[in-house]
Order: sequence, then structure tokens, then C-alpha cells
Amino acid sequence: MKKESNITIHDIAKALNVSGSTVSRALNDNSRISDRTKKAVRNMAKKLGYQPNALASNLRTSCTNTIGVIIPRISRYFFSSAITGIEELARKKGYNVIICQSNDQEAREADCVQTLFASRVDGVISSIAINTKNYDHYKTFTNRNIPLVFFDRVCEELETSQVVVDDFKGGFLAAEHLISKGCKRIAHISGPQHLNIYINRLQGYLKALRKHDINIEEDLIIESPLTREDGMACAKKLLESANPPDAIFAANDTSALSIIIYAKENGIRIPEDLAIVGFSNEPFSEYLNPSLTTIEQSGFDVGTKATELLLDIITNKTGNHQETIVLPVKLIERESSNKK
Amino acid sequence: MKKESNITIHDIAKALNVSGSTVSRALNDNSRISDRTKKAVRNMAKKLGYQPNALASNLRTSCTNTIGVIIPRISRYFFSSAITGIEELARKKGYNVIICQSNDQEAREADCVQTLFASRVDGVISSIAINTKNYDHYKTFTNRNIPLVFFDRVCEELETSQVVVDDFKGGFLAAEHLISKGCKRIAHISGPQHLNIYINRLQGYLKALRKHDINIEEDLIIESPLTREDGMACAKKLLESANPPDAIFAANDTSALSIIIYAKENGIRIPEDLAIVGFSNEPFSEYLNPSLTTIEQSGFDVGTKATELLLDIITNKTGNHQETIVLPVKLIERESSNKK
DNA sequence: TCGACTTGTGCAATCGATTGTCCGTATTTT
DNA sequence: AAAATACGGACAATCGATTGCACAAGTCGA
Repeated sequence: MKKESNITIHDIAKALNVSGSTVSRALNDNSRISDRTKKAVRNMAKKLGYQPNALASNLRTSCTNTIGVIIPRISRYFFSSAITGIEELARKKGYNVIICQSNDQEAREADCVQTLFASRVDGVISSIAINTKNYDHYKTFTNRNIPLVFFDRVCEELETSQVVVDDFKGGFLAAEHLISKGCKRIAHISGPQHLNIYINRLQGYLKALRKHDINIEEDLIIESPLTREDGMACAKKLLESANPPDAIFAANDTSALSIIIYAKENGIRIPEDLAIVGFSNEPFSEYLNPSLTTIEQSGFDVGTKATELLLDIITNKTGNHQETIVLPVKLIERESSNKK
Repeated sequence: MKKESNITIHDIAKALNVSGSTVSRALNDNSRISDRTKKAVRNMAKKLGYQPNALASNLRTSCTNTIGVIIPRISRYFFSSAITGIEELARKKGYNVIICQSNDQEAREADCVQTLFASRVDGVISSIAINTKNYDHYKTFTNRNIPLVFFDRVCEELETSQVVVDDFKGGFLAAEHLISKGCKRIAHISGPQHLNIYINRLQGYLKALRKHDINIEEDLIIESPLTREDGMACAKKLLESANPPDAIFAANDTSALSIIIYAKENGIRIPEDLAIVGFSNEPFSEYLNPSLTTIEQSGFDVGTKATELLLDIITNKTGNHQETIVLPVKLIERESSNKK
């Protein structure tokens, strides 16, 4: 096995009989170095198989060309798409990406913050853990002017830029769609009300009902953690009631799935007896039986946009960076709401 | 806005009137420092809000406590689960994780290698891009004795440890299951034959046929890139032939999905006319109609095991590190193969 | 011919933490 | 009581790349 010891700029310098500083400048294309020398240095670097040591450079320049990402869980499609968007753009701009998962736990999230800070990332993109109530750990960044951008699950308390999808409109579209299909009693399974996204989806739903003069019934609106299990419980509660709804708008596809399963088990026809709309367009939603009408949101776009914002702040530190970008959503009509 | 400038061990040292080395040793719990001093240092560190600068430490110790991961694409469930496994264990052991995506392209993969090397990761876990034919870029690691472990899509050419699932057995189980259901003409849609996993699934399939004295027909075995589109093409080719198969074992769930769709569009009953088995147990497979019988493989376990191997090599550099770990697979019976 | 620039490089300090070596006290051994 | 050992801590070099400043050689105009 061939072993190359790590070679440094000084090895190149020695081989060329110049100084380390000259090599450094040549490699960084500094204007003070002659073209002849630059060419010689680059050739020698290639010949020796030189690989820069980012650590040393980072330490000196205190800029790591790395951005940190904190997300609840990588295995959810929306988030992995977002990461793909982040990575794509970041890499194109010469940045590395370090990813940390909070597993939707506040304590883990605080750990992630420490880790990223210790690595001296140049900026951070984050989506908040579902049970985070206290945002102090993020001050590690804000106190030190380390750029921070939130996406999807954002935090109003910290004054940062953020990228969200138009949850309000999504909720509105979902409800109005059901109304247009002739549904009269439309229930809504909403998510934790300390998260902006679920508040907005609910508000959009309410607006659609009001617009069409539909009476808003408190009993038809349930707050849920939106898991598979709790989705079943909600379905049961809604559909076993004396006066069940003829449609349900669920704040995510997972709970919509639970409803479909419950309905099938109980002989409730979809969409004839019960129309259903979800939110997110998960990879499975298209293949459910019946296929699920849902609101599409592009994780990729959200990730890309968040990175754009962040890199802009990093590059251009001045100015007021509290922009909020709202990306569009789209209704995807499928069988679960396809009434005549 | 409060701004804390970054404080270093020297600030602590000054505040306590001791030397930087003492602070460093105290924080690292070095035995040469008295308990009294350690306590004082820790208190002062907390009081000043000291956050270690990993860059400096890494540069000095040339050990970053970071492991790099190269995967084809994060948005595939198997890989994101693997990452979850990797991250979980790595973090527990005090390591950070840097993730790079190759997007299944050899050139991008080579980029990832450079990036991770420049970051001086302590070790690397990788799953090879689908079109990688030349493995030279990995020598950046092997030549320098940087521990490298492959998982899932492995490379025999480089002598490293690896973690795979029992693809052979998976192929065998899938085929034997179809045989047990009374299928006589079982087709196989296989993947690119330069990848170990698809070779093994095919071999397992062949073994099952031989074991049960079923004639192997070349025409029933197709090599495919296993995409949605190509799955349709394969379905068409197989099912429009003069003598179509009565079962198909697809090397992934995506192409199995295509077959289901094709069959439904063409009035072919599943499983009566055509039984189907996929591979991977994707999140959607359970919800297909009919639900898809498939082979389950745990990305999480693979990731965890690979990390275990890697950390062992990092910690314990001696010894011959060319272990191959094979993790079990499991047949999940669902409707798509449920013939009487 | 002489100062005033311009060009191309070298020197040495620096980033922050770690660590081999050395040194003054305090404690123990003989 | 002198010598040996242990203990707690300080000094300074180091990791590799960057960069402000100094400086020598060359160019140019007056």
C-alpha cells in the first residue's frame, strides 16, 4: 500500500525554493504573484499531490465555508428534499454542509447548536423541533452575529430571515376545494398550535369556510400531534359522532392516511361518504387507495431559497436581514375528493 | 443585541491568573491538574460562556472527531434511514457527521471525496454511486490510511470493511415465496450488474429456482436501471410476450410499483394472474393497491453497523480491517403475492 | 544620476488549543 | 537531615495556512 504523508505548502515551497507565503498566495491567485511563479507552484502542487488542509485555513481566516443545518428528522421526505436543495446550492457556491438531526427534541436541538457552533460554521439553516418551546439556545448564534435562517417551522421570537410555504393559502385551497365538491360539514385535523405552519393552515381553512358562509363548528376542529396513531383516534372521534362530517382536511398526509384506513375498515366510502384532503404530498400519497388529494409543497425549493438567503447574509453582512419568503403551494386533486 | 466576542482558553487563563496550558488540561480532565483548579477553571469557563474552538483543537491534534458519509441520494428512504443510524451512534460516541451526496454520479462522488479529505475527517462511510466504474478517487483515503467502510453498494476492488444486507437470501426468499404460491414462470427484473447487490439478488433467485427444479428461462430475466419509467418498459416487454410470466420478482419496489400500475391499466389481475414481489419495503409499499409483498432491509441497522465498524477501526488502528458484515433480511407478505 | 514607484517575494506573527519538557514546592524515604 | 519522589503548574513549540509589513530589484521621469 502506497502511503502519502500529508504534504503542505511548505513542501511545495521547499521543492521550488520559494517561501511558504508565496505558495499560499500563488494558490489563492493573489495578484502580487507573477504568472510564472503561479504556474510553477500549481504544477508542483499537482505533482506532489497537495491537498489543502481546510482546518488550518479555517483557523486563520475564521471562516469555514461551511453551513450548518438543523432539522427534525432526515427521513421525512420534505426535509430530505430540503437538504438536497440546500446541499445543491451550497456546494455550487463552494460551501460544505453539516447536517444535524434534532429528532424533534428540544434538548437534542440544543446539542446540535453547540456542535455547529464548535465547528464554527459560517451560518445556520434550521427548522424547529416540534416540542421546542424555549429558543434560548439559538442565541448562541444570534448573539455572535452568526447568520441564521429558519425554514418551514420558524420562530417569530428570534428576528431572523425565514422561508415558509404558503400554509395559509394551502389551508384555504384545501377547504375551498372540498366546498366546491359540495361538502357541507368539513372537519379539520390540525397540528400543534405553537407551530406557525399549523396555525396558518387552520386559518386558511377558516377563511374558506367564512368566504362561503359555512358555519364554523368547534367540534369539527381537532388539534393532534398528527401521528399515524393519533390520526386513527381523530378519525374515530369524528366519524363515530352523532353528526359526522362529510369531509376532512387533515394538516398532514400521515393523518389523512389514518383516516383512509379507518374509513375503509368501517365501510365508509371515500369520497362519496367522506372526502379527504391532506397536506404535503408525501411520496406515498399518490399510491394510496383511493389516492390522496393533497397540497404539494416543495422541500427542494424551500431548501434552495433558504440557502440563497443565508449565503446572501453571509456574503453581505450589512443590512436588515429579517426577510420572510413565502413559497407557493399547489392543490393536487386525486381520488379521495373526487365527487361529482 | 448582546454581542459576545469569542472567548478562548487564554481569557479563562487570564481571569484565573493561570496559564493557558493549565486551562486546557483542566478542561480535558488531565490528571496533572488538581481538583481545586479544575473546578475553578470549569466555573470560570461557564461564567464566561466559553465555547471551545474545534478548529484549533483539530489542527493541533489532527483528529477532527468527524466522520464523513458519501451516499447516492439522501431522499431515498433506505439511505436517509442509514444516515439516521450513522448519526445516532456517531453522536453518542462524540463524533460529528458530514454528509455528501453523489447524486449517483461518479464525478460528484470524486468531489465528495475531496471535500471530506480537505475537512480531514477521521473516517468515511460510503455507498457507491450507481454509475461509478473507477474507484481511484477512494485511494485518497486508502493511501493515507484513513479508515473507510462501504455499505450496501460496496466495492470489492478496494480492500475495506463493508456492511451489506443479505441480498442473496432476499432474492432466494422472494423467489421461493412465489414458488410456494404455486407460480411456475417467475420473471426477474434485475439491476445494473456491476453492483453487488443486484448480482446477489439475482443469484438468490436462481438458486431458489434450481432448488425447486424450475427451468431457468433467459427471457424472463431482464437487466434494468430500475426506474419508474424503465419499470413500465420491462412490464410491457414481459407481459405482452407470447408466453408471459405468472409472477415477477423485481429487484426494487419502484419497478414493482411500475408493474402494478401497468397490470392494473391492462386488466391483469394481481395476484391471480400475476404475483409480484419487490425489494426494500419502501414507505409506500404498504399502501399500494394491492399492497406489495417485499423484502425488508433496515437502513438504520446497516448505518449503525457500518459506524460501529468504522469507529472500531478509528479507535484501534491496528489489525486487518476487511470484515464483511451481512445483515438479515425479511420477507413481508402482502396482497400482491397472496394467492391461495 | 537620483529619488519615486511598481513588482515580486520573504519574514514573522497569528488563529486557538495541545503537549513535551522543565521547575519550584511539598511529601516521603532511608 | 539529606536525598528521592510526587505534585501542580508554567513555558514554549507546534499544527498549516494566511497576511501585514518590509525589502530588493527593476522601471521611469525629471
